[in-house]
Amino acid sequence: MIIRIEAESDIPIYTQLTNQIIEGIARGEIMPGESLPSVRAFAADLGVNMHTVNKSYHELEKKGVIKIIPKSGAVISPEEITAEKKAQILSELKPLISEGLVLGMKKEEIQELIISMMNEMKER
Amino acid sequence: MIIRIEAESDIPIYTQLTNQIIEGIARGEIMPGESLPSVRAFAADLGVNMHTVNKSYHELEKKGVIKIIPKSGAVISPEEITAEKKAQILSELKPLISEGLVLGMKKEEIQELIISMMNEMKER
DNA sequence: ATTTTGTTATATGAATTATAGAACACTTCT
DNA sequence: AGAAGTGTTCTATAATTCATATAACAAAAT
Repeated sequence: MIIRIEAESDIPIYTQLTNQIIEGIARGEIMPGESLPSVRAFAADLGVNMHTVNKSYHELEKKGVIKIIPKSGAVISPEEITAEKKAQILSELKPLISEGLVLGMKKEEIQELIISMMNEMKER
Repeated sequence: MIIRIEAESDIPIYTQLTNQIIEGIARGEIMPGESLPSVRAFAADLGVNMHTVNKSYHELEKKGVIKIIPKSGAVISPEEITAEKKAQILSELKPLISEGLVLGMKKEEIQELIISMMNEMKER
């Protein structure tokens, strides 16, 4: 899985990493049961600090995407989504969808963009 | 339009305000051509600082949702969306959609949630 | 004219982000 | 058993962001 970190971005590095790992899983590039690199190895690979990777891993665990086994490693193990998490995702989607609508995008256009986005992930 | 600011939230106040204004426009509670309250009046109303509201207004202008008329006011005036802004929104939607998929949500479920979200806005 | 408006400037404090180095205890590998 | 690798924890520092506060300014609105 190729990770691309942009230091100049206004998005924190640990968030960039979290997002790209999630997208890698969604794309099927990493499968449940597989392990992520150690925080040290990954940090060295990406050229960032160990703690930054560690923070990302804990964010992923909080999201229910990985399981951190103390002193051992981080394993991809998606939990079943809860109603609370579903509501959380929805609340974050809302302002983005609203923005599209306000700027004149049509419902159908938004739907199709999201559908094609999803198709590019799960397939292939 | 009712604005609800949560000081304890990890989302910055100016972002909460920006999002809720956009959602208010999407819901049709404020119409293009109408003005937003002055930064001072709104700040006093919300119990926050003037600069916080000002920051939100400039974010809204950058997004192309309102037009700030110097020394006068802020008018709702959505611009036609650009390809660049469309790509920006898509890039922000991506990690959220990915998270849903990874946690086991089905494509159809995500589609339907988004459709019903959009229907609750534009209608009514 | 007076008030109201957004703008600009300076300042402060708290929190966040990212880095760094070190030490610890447990796991894994040889 | 010993060595290496693991996440964890602690302390520290610097830069940036967020929110507030106060003040003054010039243009617009009343």
